[in-house]
Parts: sequence; structure tokens; C-alpha cells
Amino acid sequence: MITAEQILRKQDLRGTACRKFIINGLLNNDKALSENELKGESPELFDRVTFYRTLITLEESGIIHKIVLNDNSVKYALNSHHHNENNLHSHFHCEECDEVLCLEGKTRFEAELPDKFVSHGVFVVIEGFCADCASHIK
Amino acid sequence: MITAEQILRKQDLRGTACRKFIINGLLNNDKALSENELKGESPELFDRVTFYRTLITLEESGIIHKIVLNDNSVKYALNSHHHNENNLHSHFHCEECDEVLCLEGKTRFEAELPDKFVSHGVFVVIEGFCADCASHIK
DNA sequence: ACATGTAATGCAACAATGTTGCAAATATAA
DNA sequence: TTATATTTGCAACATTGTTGCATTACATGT
Ligand SMILES: [Mn+2]
Ligand SMILES: [Mn+2]
Ligand SMILES: [Zn+2]
Ligand SMILES: [Zn+2]
Repeated sequence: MITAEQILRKQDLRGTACRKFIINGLLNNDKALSENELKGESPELFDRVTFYRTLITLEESGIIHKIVLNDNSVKYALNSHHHNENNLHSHFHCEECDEVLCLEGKTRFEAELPDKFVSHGVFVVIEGFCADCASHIK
Repeated sequence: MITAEQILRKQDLRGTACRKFIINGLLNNDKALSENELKGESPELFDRVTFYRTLITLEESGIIHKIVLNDNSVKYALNSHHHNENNLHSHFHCEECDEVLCLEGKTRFEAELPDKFVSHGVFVVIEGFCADCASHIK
């Protein structure tokens, strides 16, 4: 099991409390988490700005990625949770419980772009019900 | 050429100034527009809250749809600009000029969802350079 | 054209989130 | 342990989302 310290060291980042807190939060969870979900029980543990800047640092260093949902909310997940061969990377958002997952299964995407357009990446969010909510609601 | 009034009438919505202003802004443009882009020259023409509520009304009545980009910014486009047979509907966001387009070309998307998950829709945003910016930047 | 009821608007106010500058605290390497 | 560069917390401000309520405008029937 890889540790937060190892992840940070690998990117030449200092092992600060806030960074370790966020990475551990994500390591202990298979879903993507919002800033408030990460803070959890201890919302005052770190300053809001520190949290904000730390998330930027972790994203820029390639440790985490951010997922922006259609309701403007934002969640974060570890990049190490993705092991897709192809670079396409999609997410599932449950409309009922608001859970967001990184999808690891096979994904195919093709779009016909206008002439001369260049694609650098694709963001995909699938909306629907997760297994729990689907059975619940029927 | 369809008019804003006709679009509103068809949805049993009153033809108010703000609604017509927004719909005309989108009719005169092939790209998706942000709230500020819509306001354009006359940012004070309508109250911020009126604009906000009007966009909600137009979206709920199915006249426009909103596109949330990965930088948390939001743009809007007319649904009548979409004539895709399939219901998959994707957007292109130019990282350079920030232009957002509704893609009308053929699009294919398939994702393998976890067991029992139910999909209700997919949001796709392709990031890259538009034709102008691609040739510009080289 | 006018009155009428209903729906939309503007204003005030507040919440949530994003963003910067700067001084104090901290992590690492010598 | 100390030095130095980095990170943090605080204050402050910007932007956007959101609600309640009194005023105004729209569409309909007269
Ligand atoms: Mn992901
Ligand atoms: Mn569109
Ligand atoms: Zn769910
Ligand atoms: Zn461009």
C-alpha cells in the first residue's frame, strides 16, 4: 500500500500536513470527494485558502485531478486510481446520492470535430443512478 | 427564420424583454455564450437576479441548455441548434480563445458501467484548439 | 383600449467559492 | 541546529449562486 509521503516524495513535494491529509482522505476512499467531504469531521483543521492552494498544487503536480459536475460542484480523485490504457477517462455522477466515481471499465469515445480543430483531451461525466440508489428508487 | 417570440410561445412562456434578449443573443450566434457574453455592451440592462432566473426558466422549459466547463465557467446554447438523431451531445472548448461550440458531427460514446448502475445522460466536453487558434499558435 | 389576475422583475441581502498579498510558521537539507 | 525556501493563516476582495418580497409588466377577456 502506497503512502501519502511516498506519493509526495515522488513528485518532489514537501510532506506537509494539509497535503498528507488530502491524499490520505482520497486513499481511504474509492470515490471522488469534494472539498467539504475531504474536510469531514474537522472542517477547521486547515484554513480554507490553504486547502484551496493545496488542491491546486496537488492537481498541478499530477497527483490528483478535479471533476467538475454539471451543477458546478467540484470533486477530486487520485490519479493513481486510474489505470486505463487509453487516455480517455470518464466519471459517473449519481443524481440521487451525489456520489462520483472514476470509471475504470472500457470506454470508447469518438467525435467528429470541425475541420482543423485539435483535441487535447475529453471530459466525460455520466449522470444516472448508482447501484444502491437504482435499487432503492426502483 | 424562427423568432424569440415564437420560441417562447411554443413553450407557453410569456415574451418578456429579458427572455427575448437572451434568446436573440443566442440566435445571432453560432457559439455558446456565457452570462457576461450575453450581456455584452449592456451589462446593466437587466438585474443580475433576473438574468439568473431567466436562464433557469429557459433551461427548464427546454429552450436552452447549459454547458459547465472544467474551469467552472458556464455557457449557454439554444437547444434548437442541436439536431442530432442520437441523444448524445458534446461540446468543444477552445483552450486558447475560450470559445465553446455545440458539436453537430457524428459522435459515439460507450462506457462500461459497474453492475446495476443506470445512465440517464452524458456530458462531454472536448478541450483543444479551434481552427483559428490552431493555425495561429502552430 | 382598459381592467384584471398572474407572472416576472428589481432590490436587498446573504451564502459559497475563487483569488491575491503578505507576514508568520514550517519543512528540508546542509 | 541553523539557514533558506516553501507553505500556511489571515485579511480582504471578487464572482457567482440563491432567496424573499414589494413593484411592475404581460396576456387575456371585456
Ligand atoms: Mn477520474
Ligand atoms: Mn450543446
Ligand atoms: Zn447513488
Ligand atoms: Zn480558439
